[in-house]
Amino acid sequence: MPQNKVQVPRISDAVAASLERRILEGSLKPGDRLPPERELAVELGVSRPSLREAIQKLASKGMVQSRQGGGTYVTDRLESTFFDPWQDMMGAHPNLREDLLEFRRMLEGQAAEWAAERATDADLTRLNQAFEAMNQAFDADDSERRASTDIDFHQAIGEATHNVLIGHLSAALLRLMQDNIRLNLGELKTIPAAISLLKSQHAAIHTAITERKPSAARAAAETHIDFVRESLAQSLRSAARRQTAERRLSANTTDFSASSIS
Amino acid sequence: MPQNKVQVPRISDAVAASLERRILEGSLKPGDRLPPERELAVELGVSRPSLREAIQKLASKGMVQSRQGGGTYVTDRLESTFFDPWQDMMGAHPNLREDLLEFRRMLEGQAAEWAAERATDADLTRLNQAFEAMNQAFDADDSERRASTDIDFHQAIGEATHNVLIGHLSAALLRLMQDNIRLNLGELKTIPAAISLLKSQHAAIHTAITERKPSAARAAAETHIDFVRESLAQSLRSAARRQTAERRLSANTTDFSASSIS
DNA sequence: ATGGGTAATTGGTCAAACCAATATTTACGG
DNA sequence: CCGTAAATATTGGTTTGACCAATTACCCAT
Repeated sequence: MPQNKVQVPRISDAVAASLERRILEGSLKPGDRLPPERELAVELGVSRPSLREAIQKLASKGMVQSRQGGGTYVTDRLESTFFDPWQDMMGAHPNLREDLLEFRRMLEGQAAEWAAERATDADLTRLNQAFEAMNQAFDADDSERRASTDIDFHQAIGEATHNVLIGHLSAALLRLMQDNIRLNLGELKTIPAAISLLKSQHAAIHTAITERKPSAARAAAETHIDFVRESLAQSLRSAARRQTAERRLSANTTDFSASSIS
Repeated sequence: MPQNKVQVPRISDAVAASLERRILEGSLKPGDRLPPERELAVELGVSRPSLREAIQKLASKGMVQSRQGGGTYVTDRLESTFFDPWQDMMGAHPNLREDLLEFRRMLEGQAAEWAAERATDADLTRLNQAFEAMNQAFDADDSERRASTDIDFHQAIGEATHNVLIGHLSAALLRLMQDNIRLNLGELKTIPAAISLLKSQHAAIHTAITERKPSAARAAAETHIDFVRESLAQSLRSAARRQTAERRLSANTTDFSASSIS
């Protein structure tokens, strides 16, 4: 009964691996919608049933989600498996934010350094696009777009390191931090001075990577995080003062600690 | 773009759940052969593609195995079905292992450096305990204890950094790597020379942290990871050679037919 | 009996079509 | 002019039927 023979390669496995690789490498980001099955089948040169079997495999792994009539989307389970518990924890223990920023300082610095060393021309093109989009979003007064393009920019850097852990972690941590900020501060104060400073910092990172100067890139990234850390601490202090004042006005204990997302 | 609506039940999910239940309940024991797809399809009242999608789901979970012309069998090692998406991803994409090691080199280096700077006396006490326990486990020939005490030691370092992200992440990544090694290589070659080298490397990290020499601690940690990376690559190469030799004996014409993917 | 060759079995893949839920566009009415 | 509802297009879900390829089972000649 035992079957020692070579396993015949299944086409659905090859397709699943191909899609999985695209997701891991970041060309299919979490939240992205896959092309329609009929198109994707043609593009990959396989029949629709085979494509569907591959998609079902990925769906059973929780990497994609399909809705009839809607489309098939890449889930963010990859990041959430690592950091879903963290979101709750961040709400309960705000001092975690400092740990996160310290960690990000190391991560983003290393990412910028490696990106400057290893980025291919394609990587630089993507980085340029993300950089331009982010600058436009920063000029406009759309905090939603600002946040998402910021993530895209840092993720583009992460992908240029050619290390999937860096790419996913840096994007996940940035997203985690942004969500946490939105949760706890509502809207971060966007004073024009900070905006322009952020823009110049991003530009410094961008040029250092483009000109392939690893140590300069690392320094620029670390400076950027240091600034974020400092200005965030400042905002928190003022927010705390405001809350204290409000508390003094009305003996009203508004305490919300359990904030479970996803 | 958000999908708040109720998910439509997919028939392939229902079929997969049905088969999974039969397997877990024991009416389909490990090693059993499923009925032919055509029969099973009519028995379950679904079409063959739907049945196949369900089977692919189970196959991707490692619960069944199919051979063209042979049949579909319930896999006999149910206990090895891990639910960690990163785990089977590492199996599918071995180059992830290199990414992981590169990432760990940065992480462990930074952890050792910060630990040397910040460890309190209590931290050092815990670190000493973990260090002693690990040494005992390495002297004994208990690979199980060796792995767990190794995790404990690195986690003690992580905790001494007073950054929860570092602590949890370094332990999680080490565990992930150990599981992956166990899964792919069975038992890692434990040549005595490697054992004593590992012991001395651990001792170097331990002393550097105890004596509060941050840069020495970082260097020792990085040396340690470099050694692990090199010896792991060596083991993988020899394993690959062994597999090649086996393949050569059975003179199988390896056939690559899936070409138009990606 | 045994060996080899043939036929039946069975998973793998593809094609075309239709259904159902969703998304998008259009048209209508306020 | 805007908002809402109907109509249309898009897209995943499912079925049928067919053919291919690997495996297994069978049968016959030696």
